[in-house]
Amino acid sequence: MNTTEEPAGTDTAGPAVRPAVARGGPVSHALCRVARLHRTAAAALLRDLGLYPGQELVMMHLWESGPVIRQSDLVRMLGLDPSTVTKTLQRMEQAGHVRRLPDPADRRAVLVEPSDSGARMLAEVDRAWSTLEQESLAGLDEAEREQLLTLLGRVEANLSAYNAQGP
Amino acid sequence: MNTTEEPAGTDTAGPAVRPAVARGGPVSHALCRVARLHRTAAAALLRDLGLYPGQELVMMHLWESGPVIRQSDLVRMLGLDPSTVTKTLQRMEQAGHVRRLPDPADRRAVLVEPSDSGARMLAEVDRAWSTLEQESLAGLDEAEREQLLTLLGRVEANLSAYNAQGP
DNA sequence: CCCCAATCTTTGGTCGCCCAAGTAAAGTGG
DNA sequence: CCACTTTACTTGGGCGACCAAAGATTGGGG
Repeated sequence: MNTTEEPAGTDTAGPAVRPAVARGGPVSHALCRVARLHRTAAAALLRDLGLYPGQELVMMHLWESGPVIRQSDLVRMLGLDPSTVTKTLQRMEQAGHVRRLPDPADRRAVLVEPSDSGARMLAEVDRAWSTLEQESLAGLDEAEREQLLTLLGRVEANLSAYNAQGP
Repeated sequence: MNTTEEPAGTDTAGPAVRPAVARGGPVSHALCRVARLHRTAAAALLRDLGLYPGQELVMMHLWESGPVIRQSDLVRMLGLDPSTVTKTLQRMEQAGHVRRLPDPADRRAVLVEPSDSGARMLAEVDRAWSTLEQESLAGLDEAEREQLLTLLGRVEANLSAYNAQGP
Protein backbone atom coordinates (compact mmCIF):
# COMPACT_ATOMS: atom_id res chain seq x y z
CA MET A 1 0.00 0.00 0.00
CA ASN A 2 1.86 2.89 -1.30
CA THR A 3 -0.77 5.36 -0.27
CA THR A 4 1.18 8.14 -1.83
CA GLU A 5 -2.01 10.03 -1.82
CA GLU A 6 -1.65 12.98 -4.07
CA PRO A 7 -2.96 15.67 -1.82
CA ALA A 8 -4.00 18.66 -3.78
CA GLY A 9 -2.05 21.02 -1.63
CA THR A 10 1.43 20.01 -2.68
CA ASP A 11 1.71 22.81 -5.20
CA THR A 12 4.74 24.97 -5.59
CA ALA A 13 7.36 23.57 -3.33
CA GLY A 14 9.98 23.07 -5.99
CA PRO A 15 12.20 25.90 -7.09
CA ALA A 16 12.90 24.42 -10.48
CA VAL A 17 10.90 22.21 -12.78
CA ARG A 18 10.71 19.11 -10.70
CA PRO A 19 10.39 16.32 -13.25
CA ALA A 20 7.75 13.74 -12.71
CA VAL A 21 10.69 11.43 -12.29
CA ALA A 22 10.63 12.41 -8.67
CA ARG A 23 7.18 11.03 -8.10
CA GLY A 24 8.29 7.83 -6.45
CA GLY A 25 10.79 9.55 -4.20
CA PRO A 26 10.81 13.30 -4.30
CA VAL A 27 13.12 13.73 -1.32
CA SER A 28 15.54 11.13 -2.62
CA HIS A 29 15.61 12.90 -5.93
CA ALA A 30 16.26 16.26 -4.34
CA LEU A 31 18.93 14.76 -2.15
CA CYS A 32 20.79 13.32 -5.12
CA ARG A 33 20.81 16.63 -6.88
CA VAL A 34 21.74 18.70 -3.87
CA ALA A 35 24.52 16.32 -2.94
CA ARG A 36 26.10 16.57 -6.36
CA LEU A 37 25.86 20.33 -6.50
CA HIS A 38 27.25 20.56 -3.00
CA ARG A 39 30.19 18.39 -3.91
CA THR A 40 30.88 20.40 -7.03
CA ALA A 41 30.85 23.62 -5.04
CA ALA A 42 33.17 22.08 -2.46
CA ALA A 43 35.53 20.98 -5.20
CA ALA A 44 35.72 24.49 -6.56
CA LEU A 45 36.40 26.00 -3.14
CA LEU A 46 39.05 23.43 -2.24
CA ARG A 47 40.83 23.38 -5.58
CA ASP A 48 43.14 26.26 -4.75
CA LEU A 49 44.19 24.50 -1.56
CA GLY A 50 45.22 21.39 -3.45
CA LEU A 51 42.49 19.32 -1.80
CA TYR A 52 39.81 17.21 -3.37
CA PRO A 53 36.36 16.93 -1.85
CA GLY A 54 36.43 14.32 0.87
CA GLN A 55 40.01 15.06 1.80
CA GLU A 56 39.02 18.09 3.82
CA LEU A 57 37.07 15.81 6.14
CA VAL A 58 40.15 13.71 6.67
CA MET A 59 42.14 16.82 7.53
CA MET A 60 39.48 18.03 9.95
CA HIS A 61 39.58 14.76 11.84
CA LEU A 62 43.35 14.83 11.94
CA TRP A 63 43.41 18.37 13.27
CA GLU A 64 41.08 17.68 16.11
CA SER A 65 42.17 14.20 17.10
CA GLY A 66 45.47 14.89 18.72
CA PRO A 67 48.92 14.56 17.23
CA VAL A 68 48.45 11.17 15.65
CA ILE A 69 45.58 8.84 14.98
CA ARG A 70 45.27 5.25 13.97
CA GLN A 71 43.99 4.70 10.49
CA SER A 72 41.35 2.29 11.73
CA ASP A 73 39.99 4.98 14.07
CA LEU A 74 39.89 7.36 11.16
CA VAL A 75 37.92 4.78 9.22
CA ARG A 76 35.41 4.52 12.02
CA MET A 77 35.04 8.27 12.43
CA LEU A 78 34.61 8.87 8.73
CA GLY A 79 32.32 5.91 8.28
CA LEU A 80 34.05 4.99 5.04
CA ASP A 81 35.29 1.75 3.61
CA PRO A 82 38.84 0.97 4.77
CA SER A 83 40.09 0.71 1.23
CA THR A 84 38.77 4.16 0.47
CA VAL A 85 40.72 5.62 3.36
CA THR A 86 43.87 3.78 2.34
CA LYS A 87 43.81 5.16 -1.16
CA THR A 88 42.87 8.66 -0.14
CA LEU A 89 45.67 8.76 2.41
CA GLN A 90 48.14 7.47 -0.14
CA ARG A 91 47.27 10.35 -2.42
CA MET A 92 47.30 12.87 0.41
CA GLU A 93 50.70 11.62 1.51
CA GLN A 94 51.94 11.90 -2.06
CA ALA A 95 50.60 15.45 -2.15
CA GLY A 96 52.41 16.23 1.10
CA HIS A 97 49.34 16.86 3.24
CA VAL A 98 49.81 14.02 5.71
CA ARG A 99 52.47 11.68 7.05
CA ARG A 100 51.98 8.00 7.74
CA LEU A 101 54.05 5.99 10.18
CA PRO A 102 53.94 2.37 11.25
CA ASP A 103 52.55 1.95 14.74
CA PRO A 104 55.37 0.61 16.92
CA ALA A 105 52.86 -0.94 19.30
CA ASP A 106 50.96 -2.85 16.61
CA ARG A 107 52.76 -3.67 13.44
CA ARG A 108 49.55 -4.10 11.53
CA ALA A 109 48.44 -0.54 12.18
CA VAL A 110 49.35 2.77 10.61
CA LEU A 111 49.48 6.10 12.40
CA VAL A 112 48.50 9.23 10.52
CA GLU A 113 49.30 12.85 11.25
CA PRO A 114 49.06 16.08 9.32
CA SER A 115 52.29 17.30 7.77
CA ASP A 116 53.52 20.79 8.53
CA SER A 117 52.00 22.17 5.39
CA GLY A 118 48.86 20.19 6.16
CA ALA A 119 48.64 21.72 9.59
CA ARG A 120 48.92 25.19 8.15
CA MET A 121 45.90 24.89 5.93
CA LEU A 122 43.42 24.64 8.79
CA ALA A 123 42.28 28.22 8.54
CA GLU A 124 41.86 28.09 4.79
CA VAL A 125 39.83 24.92 4.91
CA ASP A 126 37.71 26.42 7.64
CA ARG A 127 37.10 29.46 5.50
CA ALA A 128 36.25 27.36 2.46
CA TRP A 129 33.73 25.37 4.43
CA SER A 130 32.21 28.48 5.94
CA THR A 131 31.75 29.86 2.47
CA LEU A 132 30.23 26.60 1.33
CA GLU A 133 27.81 26.61 4.23
CA GLN A 134 26.90 30.21 3.69
CA GLU A 135 26.26 29.80 -0.02
CA SER A 136 24.27 26.62 0.53
CA LEU A 137 22.04 28.17 3.14
CA ALA A 138 21.62 31.62 1.68
CA GLY A 139 18.18 32.94 2.40
CA LEU A 140 17.48 30.50 5.21
CA ASP A 141 17.00 31.97 8.64
CA GLU A 142 18.40 30.42 11.77
CA ALA A 143 15.27 28.43 12.55
CA GLU A 144 15.21 26.93 9.07
CA ARG A 145 18.86 25.96 9.26
CA GLU A 146 18.23 24.27 12.57
CA GLN A 147 15.24 22.51 11.04
CA LEU A 148 17.24 21.28 8.09
CA LEU A 149 20.04 20.07 10.32
CA THR A 150 17.64 18.19 12.55
CA LEU A 151 15.82 16.59 9.65
CA LEU A 152 19.07 15.55 7.97
CA GLY A 153 20.18 14.07 11.27
CA ARG A 154 17.09 11.92 11.44
CA VAL A 155 17.49 10.80 7.85
CA GLU A 156 21.10 9.95 8.58
CA ALA A 157 20.05 7.83 11.53
CA ASN A 158 17.46 6.06 9.40
CA LEU A 159 19.85 5.27 6.58
CA SER A 160 22.62 4.35 8.93
CA ALA A 161 20.40 1.75 10.57
CA TYR A 162 19.13 0.52 7.24
CA ASN A 163 22.57 0.10 5.75
CA ALA A 164 23.88 -1.63 8.84
CA GLN A 165 21.08 -4.12 9.04
CA GLY A 166 20.54 -5.06 5.42
CA PRO A 167 23.50 -7.44 5.11
CA MET B 1 42.97 6.42 26.23
CA ASN B 2 41.25 9.31 24.72
CA THR B 3 40.52 12.18 26.96
CA THR B 4 36.98 13.01 26.09
CA GLU B 5 37.40 16.34 27.75
CA GLU B 6 34.64 18.16 26.02
CA PRO B 7 34.07 21.67 27.27
CA ALA B 8 30.65 21.61 28.80
CA GLY B 9 29.02 24.32 26.78
CA THR B 10 28.74 22.48 23.52
CA ASP B 11 26.11 23.18 20.97
CA THR B 12 22.47 22.41 21.19
CA ALA B 13 20.72 19.20 20.35
CA GLY B 14 22.94 16.89 18.36
CA PRO B 15 21.41 13.69 17.03
CA ALA B 16 24.57 11.64 17.21
CA VAL B 17 28.05 12.42 18.37
CA ARG B 18 28.52 15.30 16.07
CA PRO B 19 32.24 15.77 15.87
CA ALA B 20 33.52 19.27 16.39
CA VAL B 21 34.59 18.86 12.80
CA ALA B 22 31.20 20.13 11.87
CA ARG B 23 31.64 23.46 13.61
CA GLY B 24 32.41 25.42 10.49
CA GLY B 25 29.59 23.89 8.49
CA PRO B 26 27.24 21.61 10.34
CA VAL B 27 24.72 21.34 7.55
CA SER B 28 27.39 20.69 4.94
CA HIS B 29 28.80 17.97 7.12
CA ALA B 30 25.41 16.36 7.63
CA LEU B 31 24.72 16.62 3.92
CA CYS B 32 27.93 14.80 3.02
CA ARG B 33 27.16 11.96 5.37
CA VAL B 34 23.53 11.63 4.41
CA ALA B 35 24.35 11.71 0.73
CA ARG B 36 26.84 8.89 1.05
CA LEU B 37 24.52 6.75 3.13
CA HIS B 38 21.70 7.42 0.72
CA ARG B 39 23.82 6.39 -2.23
CA THR B 40 24.93 3.23 -0.47
CA ALA B 41 21.33 2.32 0.29
CA ALA B 42 20.36 2.99 -3.31
CA ALA B 43 23.18 0.81 -4.54
CA ALA B 44 21.98 -2.06 -2.37
CA LEU B 45 18.41 -1.72 -3.60
CA LEU B 46 19.39 -1.47 -7.26
CA ARG B 47 22.00 -4.20 -7.28
CA ASP B 48 19.54 -6.98 -7.98
CA LEU B 49 18.25 -5.07 -10.98
CA GLY B 50 21.69 -4.79 -12.50
CA LEU B 51 21.71 -1.03 -12.10
CA TYR B 52 24.26 1.21 -10.42
CA PRO B 53 23.23 4.33 -8.53
CA GLY B 54 22.81 7.14 -11.02
CA GLN B 55 21.66 4.84 -13.78
CA GLU B 56 18.17 4.66 -12.35
CA LEU B 57 17.82 8.39 -12.94
CA VAL B 58 18.77 7.90 -16.56
CA MET B 59 16.15 5.20 -16.93
CA MET B 60 13.48 7.36 -15.28
CA HIS B 61 14.11 10.14 -17.74
CA LEU B 62 14.03 7.73 -20.64
CA TRP B 63 10.74 6.25 -19.50
CA GLU B 64 8.97 9.52 -19.19
CA SER B 65 10.43 11.36 -22.16
CA GLY B 66 8.76 9.62 -25.02
CA PRO B 67 10.13 6.88 -27.23
CA VAL B 68 13.51 8.45 -27.88
CA ILE B 69 15.49 11.34 -26.54
CA ARG B 70 18.54 13.21 -27.65
CA GLN B 71 21.57 12.66 -25.52
CA SER B 72 22.12 16.38 -25.16
CA ASP B 73 18.62 16.79 -23.76
CA LEU B 74 19.35 14.02 -21.31
CA VAL B 75 22.47 15.87 -20.27
CA ARG B 76 20.45 19.00 -19.62
CA MET B 77 17.77 17.20 -17.65
CA LEU B 78 20.23 15.33 -15.51
CA GLY B 79 22.46 18.34 -15.03
CA LEU B 80 25.54 16.19 -15.48
CA ASP B 81 28.72 16.62 -17.43
CA PRO B 82 28.33 15.38 -21.03
CA SER B 83 31.23 13.00 -20.65
CA THR B 84 29.59 11.43 -17.63
CA VAL B 85 26.45 10.74 -19.61
CA THR B 86 28.42 9.32 -22.51
CA LYS B 87 30.24 6.82 -20.36
CA THR B 88 27.23 5.86 -18.32
CA LEU B 89 25.22 5.25 -21.48
CA GLN B 90 28.03 3.19 -22.96
CA ARG B 91 27.94 0.94 -19.90
CA MET B 92 24.17 0.79 -19.88
CA GLU B 93 24.16 -0.12 -23.55
CA GLN B 94 26.73 -2.81 -22.90
CA ALA B 95 24.52 -4.10 -20.08
CA GLY B 96 21.54 -4.16 -22.44
CA HIS B 97 19.46 -1.54 -20.64
CA VAL B 98 19.38 1.06 -23.44
CA ARG B 99 19.85 1.41 -27.18
CA ARG B 100 21.68 4.26 -28.88
CA LEU B 101 21.08 5.31 -32.47
CA PRO B 102 22.53 8.05 -34.61
CA ASP B 103 20.09 10.87 -35.20
CA PRO B 104 19.30 10.89 -38.94
CA ALA B 105 18.40 14.58 -38.75
CA ASP B 106 21.65 15.68 -37.12
CA ARG B 107 24.65 13.50 -37.61
CA ARG B 108 26.35 14.87 -34.53
CA ALA B 109 23.59 13.76 -32.23
CA VAL B 110 22.73 10.45 -30.63
CA LEU B 111 19.25 9.24 -29.81
CA VAL B 112 18.71 7.09 -26.75
CA GLU B 113 15.85 4.78 -25.89
CA PRO B 114 15.28 2.06 -23.33
CA SER B 115 15.73 -1.47 -24.57
CA ASP B 116 12.94 -3.99 -24.12
CA SER B 117 14.46 -5.34 -20.97
CA GLY B 118 15.09 -1.79 -19.84
CA ALA B 119 11.49 -0.89 -20.37
CA ARG B 120 10.38 -3.85 -18.29
CA MET B 121 12.25 -2.79 -15.18
CA LEU B 122 10.19 0.34 -14.61
CA ALA B 123 8.07 -1.17 -11.88
CA GLU B 124 11.03 -2.63 -10.05
CA VAL B 125 12.95 0.62 -10.10
CA ASP B 126 9.87 2.38 -8.88
CA ARG B 127 9.56 -0.04 -6.03
CA ALA B 128 13.21 0.27 -5.13
CA TRP B 129 12.96 4.03 -4.99
CA SER B 130 9.80 3.90 -2.93
CA THR B 131 11.57 1.69 -0.45
CA LEU B 132 14.53 4.03 -0.42
CA GLU B 133 12.29 7.00 0.23
CA GLN B 134 10.37 5.18 2.92
CA GLU B 135 13.48 4.04 4.76
CA SER B 136 15.08 7.44 4.50
CA LEU B 137 12.07 9.25 5.88
CA ALA B 138 10.99 6.75 8.52
CA GLY B 139 9.56 8.53 11.50
CA LEU B 140 8.97 11.79 9.67
CA ASP B 141 5.38 12.92 9.35
CA GLU B 142 3.99 14.46 6.22
CA ALA B 143 4.67 18.01 7.33
CA GLU B 144 8.28 17.25 8.09
CA ARG B 145 8.79 15.58 4.73
CA GLU B 146 7.34 18.58 3.02
CA GLN B 147 9.62 20.81 5.07
CA LEU B 148 12.67 18.81 4.17
CA LEU B 149 11.77 18.82 0.50
CA THR B 150 11.24 22.56 0.52
CA LEU B 151 14.49 23.25 2.31
CA LEU B 152 16.45 20.98 0.00
CA GLY B 153 14.88 22.74 -2.93
CA ARG B 154 16.11 26.09 -1.69
CA VAL B 155 19.58 24.72 -1.06
CA GLU B 156 19.58 23.28 -4.55
CA ALA B 157 18.69 26.65 -6.00
CA ASN B 158 21.43 28.32 -4.00
CA LEU B 159 24.11 25.88 -5.06
CA SER B 160 22.91 25.79 -8.62
CA ALA B 161 23.31 29.55 -8.85
CA TYR B 162 26.65 29.48 -7.10
CA ASN B 163 28.07 26.81 -9.34
CA ALA B 164 26.81 28.51 -12.46
CA GLN B 165 28.27 31.85 -11.50
CA GLY B 166 31.78 30.84 -10.53
CA PRO B 167 33.12 30.44 -14.07
C1' DC C 1 52.65 -23.87 22.67
C1' DC C 2 50.35 -23.84 18.58
C1' DC C 3 46.59 -23.25 15.57
C1' DC C 4 42.73 -20.58 14.28
C1' DA C 5 39.87 -16.70 14.50
C1' DA C 6 39.74 -11.66 14.64
C1' DT C 7 41.82 -7.23 13.37
C1' DC C 8 44.41 -3.77 10.31
C1' DT C 9 45.61 -2.65 5.96
C1' DT C 10 46.41 -3.15 1.04
C1' DT C 11 45.55 -4.46 -3.91
C1' DG C 12 42.65 -4.86 -7.96
C1' DG C 13 38.60 -3.92 -10.10
C1' DT C 14 34.27 -1.24 -11.33
C1' DC C 15 31.28 2.95 -11.20
C1' DG C 16 29.92 7.77 -10.90
C1' DC C 17 31.63 12.21 -11.43
C1' DC C 18 34.51 15.93 -13.11
C1' DC C 19 37.90 18.56 -16.19
C1' DA C 20 40.61 19.28 -20.30
C1' DA C 21 41.10 18.38 -25.10
C1' DG C 22 39.85 16.68 -29.22
C1' DT C 23 36.70 15.32 -33.40
C1' DA C 24 32.86 15.89 -36.22
C1' DA C 25 28.95 18.15 -37.91
C1' DA C 26 25.90 22.12 -38.26
C1' DG C 27 25.09 27.02 -38.43
C1' DT C 28 26.75 31.74 -39.30
C1' DG C 29 29.03 35.86 -41.93
C1' DG C 30 31.85 38.00 -45.35
C1' DC D 1 31.73 29.50 -51.04
C1' DC D 2 34.96 29.36 -47.50
C1' DA D 3 36.45 30.58 -42.90
C1' DC D 4 34.74 30.90 -38.04
C1' DT D 5 31.98 29.98 -34.31
C1' DT D 6 28.76 26.98 -31.96
C1' DT D 7 26.89 22.57 -30.81
C1' DA D 8 27.18 17.40 -29.87
C1' DC D 9 29.66 13.92 -28.42
C1' DT D 10 33.95 11.17 -27.29
C1' DT D 11 38.50 10.12 -25.23
C1' DG D 12 41.87 10.19 -21.55
C1' DG D 13 42.87 10.88 -16.98
C1' DG D 14 42.14 11.63 -12.05
C1' DC D 15 39.52 11.28 -7.62
C1' DG D 16 35.92 9.35 -4.24
C1' DA D 17 33.47 5.34 -3.13
C1' DC D 18 32.37 0.47 -2.98
C1' DC D 19 33.24 -4.80 -2.98
C1' DA D 20 35.95 -8.93 -2.95
C1' DA D 21 39.98 -11.03 -1.78
C1' DA D 22 44.53 -11.30 -0.08
C1' DG D 23 48.70 -10.35 3.14
C1' DA D 24 50.31 -9.39 7.98
C1' DT D 25 49.80 -9.41 12.89
C1' DT D 26 47.72 -10.04 17.04
C1' DG D 27 45.09 -12.55 20.46
C1' DG D 28 42.73 -16.63 22.63
C1' DG D 29 41.47 -21.40 23.48
C1' DG D 30 42.69 -26.12 23.46
